[in-house]
Amino acid sequence: MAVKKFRELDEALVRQKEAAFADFIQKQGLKTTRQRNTIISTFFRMRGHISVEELLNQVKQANPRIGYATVYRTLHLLVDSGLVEERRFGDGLARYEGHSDVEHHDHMICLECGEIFEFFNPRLEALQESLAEENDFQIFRHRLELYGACKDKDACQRRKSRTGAAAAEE
Amino acid sequence: MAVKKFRELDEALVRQKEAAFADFIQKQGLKTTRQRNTIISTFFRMRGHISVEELLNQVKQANPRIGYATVYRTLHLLVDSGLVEERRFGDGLARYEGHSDVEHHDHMICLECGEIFEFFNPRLEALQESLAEENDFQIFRHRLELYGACKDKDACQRRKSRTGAAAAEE
DNA sequence: TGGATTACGAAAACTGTTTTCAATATCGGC
DNA sequence: GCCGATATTGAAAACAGTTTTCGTAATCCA
Ligand SMILES: [Mn+2]
Ligand SMILES: [Mn+2]
Ligand SMILES: [Zn+2]
Ligand SMILES: [Zn+2]
Repeated sequence: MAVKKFRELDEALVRQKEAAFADFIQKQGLKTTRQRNTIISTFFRMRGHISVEELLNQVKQANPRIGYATVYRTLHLLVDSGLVEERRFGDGLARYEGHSDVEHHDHMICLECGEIFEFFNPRLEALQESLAEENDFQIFRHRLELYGACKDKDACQRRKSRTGAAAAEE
Repeated sequence: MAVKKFRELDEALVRQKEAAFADFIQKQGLKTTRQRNTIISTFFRMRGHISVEELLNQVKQANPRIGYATVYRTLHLLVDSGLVEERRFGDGLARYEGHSDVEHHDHMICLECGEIFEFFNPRLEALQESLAEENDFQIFRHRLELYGACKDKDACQRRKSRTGAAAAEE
């Protein structure tokens, strides 16, 4: 199957990432703090494409005193460390995901229910590469997003009336 | 050639678009105004992927009293009319382009010099479609952006030192 | 454990965009 | 052409998401 909605939560993998982040912090001469630990542990245990607000809400359950600034700052560190990627699907807010198994993947976004599907196709990747080469362009990274309607759930494909999530994202 | 940097400016085409916009305005029961006319005439005569600020600067040369609000509002109308598309290349600002000859196209963005190249590849489009179909996903629209270095100009591929445009976009 | 250094959190600042509101322009009907 | 209901304008305020500031507090190495 090319698409899967969410990767499963692997506790060992989470620990491995926490360790990798600790490593990064040390190598950068930064300090280990209670707040950062709380934030990254929380983050790596959440699934999906997580907004700052979503993360903060979750973080506050462990430590209500942690504020936006620290969450933003820690997310930047996570991105810098290479453990997390920032995404923007056009609804105005940054979303973050710790890419686990799949190094790179692209997204299908259902405009009706808001669901996000991930996929990866080598031919698609290769084709981009060859197109770039044709034009002497060297790709560092790319983003491919398919917006539309998934067939899942409550018949997203039937209500194309621009209501719900579709209207919300404008 | 699959890539071209800018389409040429065709005066007849510009007039045609102005007329199409006038049509849209009338059909929506809106009013023709001096400001809107100035803005769209200016816009359609500019090339590239135009930011609001760029457009306003140009517009002010024709009428310095026109402000941001009207430019924003008019751009929304242009998008609603279908004559213009909004783009976001990750530098935080919306850019607009009146797609002329090529109905749909994708972009390569040079992170060194900031240049934007347009391309269209039927195989790429078809592959996306077939991938979507495989997963019962119905594509309404998509965006594909290749970020990297172009071989043009002053050796963009040589300075990968994360300076210049590359550093600016973070 | 002292103390230079880094991090925190609340609030202010910022950026790009949208909305408000009082003043002005448009346009169909007279 | 003029009226007047309705739409539009522009300056400024509001907004949303994010970043920065700054005084206080935590970290961690010598
Ligand atoms: Mn993803
Ligand atoms: Mn374009
Ligand atoms: Zn890809
Ligand atoms: Zn395409």
